[in-house]
Parts: sequence; C-alpha cells; structure tokens
Amino acid sequence: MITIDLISRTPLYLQIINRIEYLIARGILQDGSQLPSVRSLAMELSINPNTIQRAYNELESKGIVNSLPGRGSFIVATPTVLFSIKKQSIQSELAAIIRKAKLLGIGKNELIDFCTQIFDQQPKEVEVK
Amino acid sequence: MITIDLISRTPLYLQIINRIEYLIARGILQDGSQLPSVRSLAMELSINPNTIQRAYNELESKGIVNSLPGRGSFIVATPTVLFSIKKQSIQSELAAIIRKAKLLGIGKNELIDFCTQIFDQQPKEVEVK
Amino acid sequence: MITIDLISRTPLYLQIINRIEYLIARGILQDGSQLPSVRSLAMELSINPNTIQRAYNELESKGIVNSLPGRGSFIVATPTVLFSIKKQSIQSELAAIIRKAKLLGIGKNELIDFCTQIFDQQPKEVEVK
Amino acid sequence: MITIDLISRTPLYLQIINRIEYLIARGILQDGSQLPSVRSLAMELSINPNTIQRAYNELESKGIVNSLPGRGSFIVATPTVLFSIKKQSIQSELAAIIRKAKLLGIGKNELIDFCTQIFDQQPKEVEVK
DNA sequence: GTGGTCTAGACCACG
DNA sequence: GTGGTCTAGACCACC
Repeated sequence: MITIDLISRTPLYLQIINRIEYLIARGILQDGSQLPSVRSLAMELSINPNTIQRAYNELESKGIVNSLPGRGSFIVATPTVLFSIKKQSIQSELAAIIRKAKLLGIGKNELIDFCTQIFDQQPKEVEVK
Repeated sequence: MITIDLISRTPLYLQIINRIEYLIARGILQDGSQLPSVRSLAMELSINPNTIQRAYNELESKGIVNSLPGRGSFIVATPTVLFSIKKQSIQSELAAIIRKAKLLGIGKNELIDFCTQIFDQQPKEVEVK
Repeated sequence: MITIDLISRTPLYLQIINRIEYLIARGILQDGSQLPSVRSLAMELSINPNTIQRAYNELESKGIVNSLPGRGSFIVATPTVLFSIKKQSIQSELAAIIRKAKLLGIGKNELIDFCTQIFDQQPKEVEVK
Repeated sequence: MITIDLISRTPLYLQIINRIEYLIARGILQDGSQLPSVRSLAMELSINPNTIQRAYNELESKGIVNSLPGRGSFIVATPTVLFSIKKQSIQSELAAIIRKAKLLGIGKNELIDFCTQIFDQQPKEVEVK
C-alpha cells in the first residue's frame, strides 16, 4: 500500500507522508486505522527505520496521525480535514509559481489555457512523488 | 540591481541566477551587457566571491552568459531565448503541481478559478526568490 | 578505479569527470552503480571534498549521474548515451585542429598519414587527462 | 592586418600570436618585416598594451620575432621555419585528441573517415581562433 | 553516514 | 583589474 521511489529526488520521508495523505484523501486509510509499525514498514520498504519515524512524527505534528507509544500509530484525520490541509499547501505552491509566471510576463489567458491543457493531459492515476 | 534575500531558504547562488535571468527577461540586462565583476558584486552583496562565481558559472553552462578570464562576464542571451528557457521550466513545475491537485480530487473549474484569483491578487512587482 | 594526476594542468574536477565518463563508456561503471561518496573519494585521492562535489554536480547537470542527498550518487547513463555525448565533443575538437592544419597548408594525404601514425603509436591504455 | 575577436574565449595574446604566425606562414609578413609597435597596435585594437607586449615576448622566445629595444620588433622566421614549428604543435594536439578517441573505443577506420569528412567540409579560409 | 551550500583565503592565468 | 581553481572548515537536510 505504501510505496516509495528510490530513484526520485524527493526525500523518502516526504514520499511516505505524501503517500499516506493520499491514501487518507482517497478514503483508503480511514479515521482510526492503524498504520504499519515503524520497524515493519522499514523492513518492507528496505529503508532506514529513522526515515519512517520522521514521516510519522511529521504527520503527528500536522495532526493527521496519533502515535501512542507501545501501541502504534493511528489515523486521526478524516478525508475532509486532510483535504483542507492539503489544499492550503497546494494553494501556496501554486501561488509561488504563478508569481514566477507573472514575473516572466505570462498573461492571465495564457496561464489559464496552459493549466487547462495540463489538466486534461494528465493521466487519471499517477504516483505521488 | 542584483539583490538577495539572506533569510530565504533558496540558495544564494540560485537567487542570483534567478535575478539575472529576470533582468534579462525584462530587457534590463541586454545582450552584450557586462555583468558586475565577481569580486565587486560579492562586495556589494556582502557575500563570498565563490558564491557569485558559482552563479556565473551556471549561467555560462546554460549558455546565458559568456565569462572571459581577465575581461569580464557578458550577457549573451536575448530576452526571447531566455523567455523560452524559463517558460519551459515553469511549465514543468506547473504540471507537477496540477498533478498533485488532481490527485486531491480538485476539479478543473475549481483549479481555474483558483489560478485566476491568485493571478489577480498578486502585487505587480515581487522580489524573485 | 578513479585516479588523478596532480601534476597535470587539467583541473582536478575535470580529470574526475573525464575518468568517470571513461569508466562508463568502457562499461566498468554500469547504469545504477553507486559512485564512491564525496568524502570517501576525497580522502582516497587526498584532495578536498569540494572538488569531488563539483565534479559530481557537473556530471549531474549533464544528466550522467543522479545525486540523492543522504543516499549517495548513482550512474544513470548507459555507455551508449555517454558514447554519443563524448563522440560529439571529440568531433568538434578534431574539427578545430584540422581547421588549423589546413590553415597551415597541410594536405589531406599528409593529415591522414599523420593520424594513422599517431593512432598506431599510441600505447593501448593511457591515463585520461 | 592583425585582428582579434573580443568575444572569443581564446586569450587575446594568443589570438595575436596565432594571427602573426598565420601571416608569416602565408608569406604576408616576410622575414625582416617590422611589426607594428606595441603601443600603436594596442591603440588600433583598443586593448591593453601589456597584451601586445606579452604576445611579442612569446613570439620572441619562440625565435620567430626579434625585438630590438628602441627600434621595434622584426620577423626573423621564414615560412618554412614557421611551418615546422607550427606543425610540431599541431602534431602534439592531434596526438592528444586521437588518444582520447582511442580511449572511447573509436577505431582507426572510423577516425580516418572522420578526418577526411571534416577536412573536405572545411571552408577554404577561416579566421584563426 | 549521504549530498548541498557557504565562507574565508590562497594561487593561477589573462588584461 | 578580470575569471577559474583549489583547500580548509563549517553548517544544513536527509538516511
């Protein structure tokens, strides 16, 4: 369920976070679900347990996961909550890049056309990087 | 003319590259213009000459600048050329983020509205990061 | 495997680049192979880690190497790809020198004889400079 | 007669040397001809007199020019002598590049074909860089 | 441990 | 003065 891309430039802990958030947003990981243990997931993915630990820690500090020492880590966010969190981060990223585009002198219409094109061209399911 | 933000997480050498590319795109630095010398710019920005050197080197390997030992560094790219280079990179960044938005389940109309809003909200002149 | 010549006038970082490209072209460093770490290679060659870092950076910007922070640097180019890159650069160098020879008034036959002689005289394995 | 290319990466003093040697080889500057004075040539080319001085010095140490303090600089090499000097330097450059080609695994026939092609493609008169 | 960025300071060739 | 290379040593994020 949780997969990573060892070749990708994206840090492994971020790939894990993105993947878990994606699974929540899609309703695959539900509120209250238990995440795999740090050690078992590390084994499964053949990476360092510290990396998993970091991903879980960041998810906890975002309020998406609840780690109970000795018992495991559990999802505490509904897709709705998760959605608004993610949406905000995407908004800020999008704002940054649109700022760049404006600096370049790209007009609004050109930008919109562009977004439409990209949106339509994307395949329906893509691995989160 | 060339400014940096010491607080930004963007590496200084990248800020300098972005700034120079921006000035070329805007037609402020013209084809054939001489850039400030490595040492003088380092002094002006109060940073290490090596950092400027690195920025100029990368601009040279991108074919935007011509560095002549003992003579100075000169712009060799027209705004048009520069524009197409930058546009391509913005396109790929935009594609990546729109991919993310789709994964979240954001619809096309919502995305477009979003871009329009952001585009209109942006102040006219913003520091390149 | 990777060696340098401290006496040569060729910059160390270029010697390292050439050497690695040579090892790829020969199939000794294969697609996916991990390069020695920046620090370990620096230690082995008794030079500064920054010099190795620079070589790896340039190889990455050429698309020959993939550097993943915290994980290492990996070959991503096949010998075939590398071969065509190198061949092109050799072609242009050769063109430049043949142009000079023509300016001197050296005839085609003389040039060809010359190349043949040099080709046959070369020892089979020489250090890349 | 003596021209330079301010954009070229070749050092100015080398361009001047190459140009003078070319003019001798072609018989345009004859044995005993007086070269323009350092200052007048510097003025004419709008470059630093030191650069001309350096070029003349190197030509003198090669035995091609004789500089008589207070009187000027004179050609002392015949085209024949010059030819053999240049031929040697071209030989060593050619040897270096053929060595590289061999390292890449380029065969003798391929090399020869290549040289022939380049030789035939070259325009008859090209500026020495 | 890994790569990436930056500073400080030195030396070189070129003008 | 100019750009180019290299060393030494520091700090960062990531694994």
